[in-house]
Amino acid sequence: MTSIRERNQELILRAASEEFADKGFAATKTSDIAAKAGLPKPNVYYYFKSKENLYREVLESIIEPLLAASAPFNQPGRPAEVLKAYIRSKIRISRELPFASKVFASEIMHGAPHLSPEQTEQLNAQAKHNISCIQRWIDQGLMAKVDPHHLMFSIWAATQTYADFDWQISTVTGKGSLDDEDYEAAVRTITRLVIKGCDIDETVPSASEQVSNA
Amino acid sequence: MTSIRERNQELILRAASEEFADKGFAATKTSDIAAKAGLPKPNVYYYFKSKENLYREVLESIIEPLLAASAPFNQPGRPAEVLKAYIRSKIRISRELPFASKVFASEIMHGAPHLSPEQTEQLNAQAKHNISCIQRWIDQGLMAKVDPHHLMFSIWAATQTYADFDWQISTVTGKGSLDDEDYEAAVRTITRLVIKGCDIDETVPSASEQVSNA
DNA sequence: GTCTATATCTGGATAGAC
DNA sequence: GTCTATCCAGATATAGAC
Repeated sequence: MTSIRERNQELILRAASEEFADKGFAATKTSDIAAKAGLPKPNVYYYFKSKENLYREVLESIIEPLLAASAPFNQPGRPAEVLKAYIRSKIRISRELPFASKVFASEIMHGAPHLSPEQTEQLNAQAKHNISCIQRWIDQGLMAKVDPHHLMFSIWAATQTYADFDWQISTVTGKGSLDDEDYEAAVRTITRLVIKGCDIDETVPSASEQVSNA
Repeated sequence: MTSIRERNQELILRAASEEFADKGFAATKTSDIAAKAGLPKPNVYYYFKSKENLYREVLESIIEPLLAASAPFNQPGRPAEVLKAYIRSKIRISRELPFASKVFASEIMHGAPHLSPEQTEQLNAQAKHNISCIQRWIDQGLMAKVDPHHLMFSIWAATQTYADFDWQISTVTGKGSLDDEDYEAAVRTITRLVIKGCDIDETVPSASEQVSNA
């Protein structure tokens, strides 16, 4: 059973995500959040103590999905399959969590003043892990000598842009919102740039080769 | 000769760029802008009427450089040279106009509420021109069939990220700021992804071929 | 737990002296 | 043209009735 408490907190969180994504932290009014949630303003303060607290909860909600997107890097795998899965996950986050994604982007853009040192460290550690993973592939001759840092920056940017700069994308494409095929095209394009751009072998290892690895 | 007026306007504009880039429009206090410019607050209002007006001037200052970056698309040229020049220009803007770049990014992220219809139209027209230019190259068999819209989104994102998400880049690389070689590596990486990713021929046409084109 | 009414404070903007 | 002192709108946050 869902209590009124849980329901209202969820309504407020959802409304807050959208407002913060749309206007930014400072420009967002708690009264607008309350109105969008269909609740009186003091309820916002009752459930979440302060505007900043509420903001931090929205921000926190995106950390776990972001870390989860790096899962392909956390198990053994060949460059093609890991990078493809990673790009797909990142695009999925942009599509399915567009508001929290934007809040996160805005937060990073302003120097991450609300991220806790622990969150910063978690994200940074994962990023460094991914980068060293790419460096290893380069050392093993599995891909071209591309600067792994800059490669990661390009992948992040290219995938995040579908959430962060949706207005620009709508304006240029002339579409109000992108459909399944548009997101598939995005994944295809970014994947192609990365795979071909890094000279990565796309052929699947044969059964015998797979067995011989064991 | 530079009048006091010009000097003060310049000081205020520079301070405003930094503050708006750092905190965003709503979170920026005019008193902080004045303080950073080394002038009393009413001077800000004397020279620029309102906070919003000042913000619009900062925003406007980046439009022309952004349009100018598309110059390679506005004259005949082969894919490799045009795209290379474009990527280099975009990275240069991120490096040389980091504050205005960030202000622009933030503006776009929130749906461009302060951009005039004319500015929107100018930017959009240029974007569409660039995209149709890429489509023509594809039709002519000069590059692979990559969706031109998504290719442009990736190039914008990958180049803008050096201004917008400088905090992330500093955190991950462990460097306070990037040097010449870092920016060269960025250009090299993005260029490689685009050129190789789109199967673009990099060989320079021979003198005879160049003549035969005339 | 919920909401009306209100306190309090921040920050954009300006009047008016110099 | 410049700046001190001040006004006041608007937003966060809460007291206290229900």
